[in-house]
Order: sequence, then structure tokens, then C-alpha cells
Amino acid sequence: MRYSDTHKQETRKKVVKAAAKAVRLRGPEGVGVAEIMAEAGLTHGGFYAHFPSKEALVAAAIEEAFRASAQRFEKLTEGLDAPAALAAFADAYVTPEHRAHPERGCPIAALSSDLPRQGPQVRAAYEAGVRGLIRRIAGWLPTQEPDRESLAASLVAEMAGAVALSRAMSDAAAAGRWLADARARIKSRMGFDAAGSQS
Amino acid sequence: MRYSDTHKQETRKKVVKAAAKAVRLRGPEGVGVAEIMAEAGLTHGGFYAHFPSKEALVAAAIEEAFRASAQRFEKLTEGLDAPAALAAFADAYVTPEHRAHPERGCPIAALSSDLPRQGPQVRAAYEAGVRGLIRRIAGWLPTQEPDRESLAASLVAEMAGAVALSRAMSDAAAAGRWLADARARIKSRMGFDAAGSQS
DNA sequence: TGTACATCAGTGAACGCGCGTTCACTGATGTAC
DNA sequence: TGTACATCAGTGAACGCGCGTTCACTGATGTAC
Repeated sequence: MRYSDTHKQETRKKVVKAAAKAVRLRGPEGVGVAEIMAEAGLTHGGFYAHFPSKEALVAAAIEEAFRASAQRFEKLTEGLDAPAALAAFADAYVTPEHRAHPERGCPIAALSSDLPRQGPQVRAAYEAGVRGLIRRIAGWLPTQEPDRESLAASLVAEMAGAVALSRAMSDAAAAGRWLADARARIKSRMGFDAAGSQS
Repeated sequence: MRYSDTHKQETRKKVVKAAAKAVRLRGPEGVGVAEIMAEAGLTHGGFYAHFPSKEALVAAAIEEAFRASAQRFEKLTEGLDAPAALAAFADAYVTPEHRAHPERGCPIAALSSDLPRQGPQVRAAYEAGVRGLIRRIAGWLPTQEPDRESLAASLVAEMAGAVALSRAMSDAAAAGRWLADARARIKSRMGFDAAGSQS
């Protein structure tokens, strides 16, 4: 069969999307080339027509995961002013839903400890994604804050740490209660009082 | 050769210690049975005289890692009153040294994202370790704090998250500066002012 | 208009390798008689 | 006191399996003449 001009690119996109899910769910070492190709409806032999190596796929998958995750949050905060966007972000991030679905969640929470063990391409993709998220959050912080970038990084560390820790708790109900607590603490650090308005 | 009464236990201990280091450094899937046995000066064939499976070794390794890490911090805070112990803990945890040496550091920072993918034995060992650390920190928090356990968990999430994030940064100097920032923010959440005394 | 050839995404068998696990064996020493 | 046997931590070869990677091939269609 002969394919349309965009066919190969579409196939690649399908493969990368499947990999982005699988990598977050099972980790870079937990996914196989054959498995990803099968999820995209193909056989493993065609893989190297799209990617030079598995590492290149994982790097592309991480880029895609950050892109999709950013898009999700962008939609969520569309049209909101900075304080409202910040609150909406925390309310969506530090939740049982995020805990339960690493495959469509933030790559930081899903892959933080895997990362130092990855190759340079993967690390570069991850680092870029982390910086992007920090920058977005910094932009929402009050302008009177002396170091918005540093506070944003610290908030990302806490939010991702909270979700990752909650995933280690086997009792889902207890994890949910703890996430609600953690969310309240994070929002208070963002400058919101208990009622939800920023001081 | 015939061995002393304690010989087998000593061998097991050696294997577990080697595994505790290797697991934190390369992750549960990154270590091999043969490699660990070789580090303990043995051949892989003898492994199953000590452990029923690789998972059992990883679980034992995680227990050992939490135990050793706890002991380290116990020595560090020995004889200090609660506020001083809290400060000493943060000062030791959120550092470039900890960033650079996952193999002798906190298992939470080293393994958080690997954990949800592990089997029940490993998860149980990890969860017990997490609870132990949270309890220790909660005990150092001011008694007027309304929910010490919850604040302690939140602090653990932030500290582990900060170290894990710093490991993703390729520039060691920038990571060091960021860790110093993060450390200051964490200590301020613990109730210390910039001069280091608790209000 | 018809025929031969080029193109190229995808197929599926095969490769080498490392891993977790199994198992028959070793060899030094304690013990039973 | 001497001999045969039991014990048991550790050895090393072998197993089956899954993985990343390679490669000759397929088959549908566009193109050159």
C-alpha cells in the first residue's frame, strides 16, 4: 500500500503518545519497544524507521508528556487571572485523581527518581519540561514576591513530592485525606487563606 | 570449608547492604542478582539460599536503606533539643551532598517514582520507612502545632521532592544554589526565621 | 496506453545479550559408632 | 582412635525468557519511457 504524505508523521505521533502514557505508568525501563508499537497498531520491526534508538523514543515520550500535561493545565486555567490560575492549578494537581492516573499526569511526579538514571537525551527533555512548568507557575505568583522563580520551584517540588508520596500509600482513602491536607498547605504557601482568597 | 554459626547471617547482611546501595543508585530494575552477589564477594548461585526471590532482596534492601538513613540522622541529632534537631535534619537533608550521593541517602528521594511499580513486599517496606520518618519529624515539631503528623508529611514531601528535583538539574552549581534556597524555605516553614532561631 | 521499475512504510524472523532462577555438585568439618 | 557419613554455604553451568536491534522482504502505488 502507498501512504498519504502525512501518514508517517501521524504514525510517529501515535507511537509517541502511546509511549508517553506507558513511560509514566511503568517507567522508562518498564516499557518495551514491541509493546509500544503494538499499542500503536504496528509491529516492532518498523520502529527504527521512526527512531534511532529506544532512548530517542523515551526522550520524545517525555517531551510529549510535558506538552500534553501543560496543555491540560492551560485549558484548566484559561481566562483566569493569576491568583485564580494558581489556585486552579494546585486544586487539579494535588488530588486523588492525579494520584490514581500517572499515565496522564505530570511527568515530574511520575518519573522523578527514574530520571537521574537516564541517558542525556532523556534528561535534557525532562529538564526542559521542569523549567517550563516552573516558569509557568512563577508567572502566576504575586509580583511583590522577591524571588518568584525560586518559590515556584519550591512549590513544584512540594506538589510533585506530595503526589509521589501519596502514590506510595497503599490506603487510597488515607492518601486522599492526606492529599487534601497537603493541598491546603500548598495553597497557603501560595498566599491563599483557608477561605481561598489571596491576601 | 565449615563456617561459624553466624557466618550465614553475616553474609546475608553483606548482601543486603550492597543491595541497599545499588538499589538507591540504579533503581530496583537496574540492579541484578549476580551483580549484588559479586559485590558481596560471592557468586550468584548462592543467592537463593538467602532469599526466596529478587523481590525479597529488594524489600530487605529498602528496609536496610531506611534503617541506615535513620541511624545517620539519629547520630546527627543526638542530644539536641527538638528545634535544633529539626534544623539539623533539614540542613543535612536538603544539600548538594545528599543530591550527589543517592546510594547513601534517603530512599524516598531516591526511589519515589519507582515505588508504585514494585510488588507488595517492596511497597510495604517502603511505606513503613516513610511512616517512620514522618513520625520522627512530627516528634520534633512544636507541640502547639495543630496537626504535627500532617505538617511532617508535608515537609517530607517537600524535602524529598526538592532533592529529587535537584538531581534532575544537570548544572551542579545551579542545583546547589537552588537547594540552599529550598532549604531556607523549608526551615521557614518549620518555624525558623532567617537567623535560624525558632519563633 | 501499457509496461518496467523505483519508492517506502511496514512485516516478521532472527541475532546476541543479560537476567532471574534452578540444580547437581564441591569441600571442609562435625558427628555417630 | 579411626572410619563412614551427614551437613550445608557456596559454586558454576545451564534453563528459558524478554529485550533492543538488524535485516531481507512485501506489496501497493507513483513514475519514466
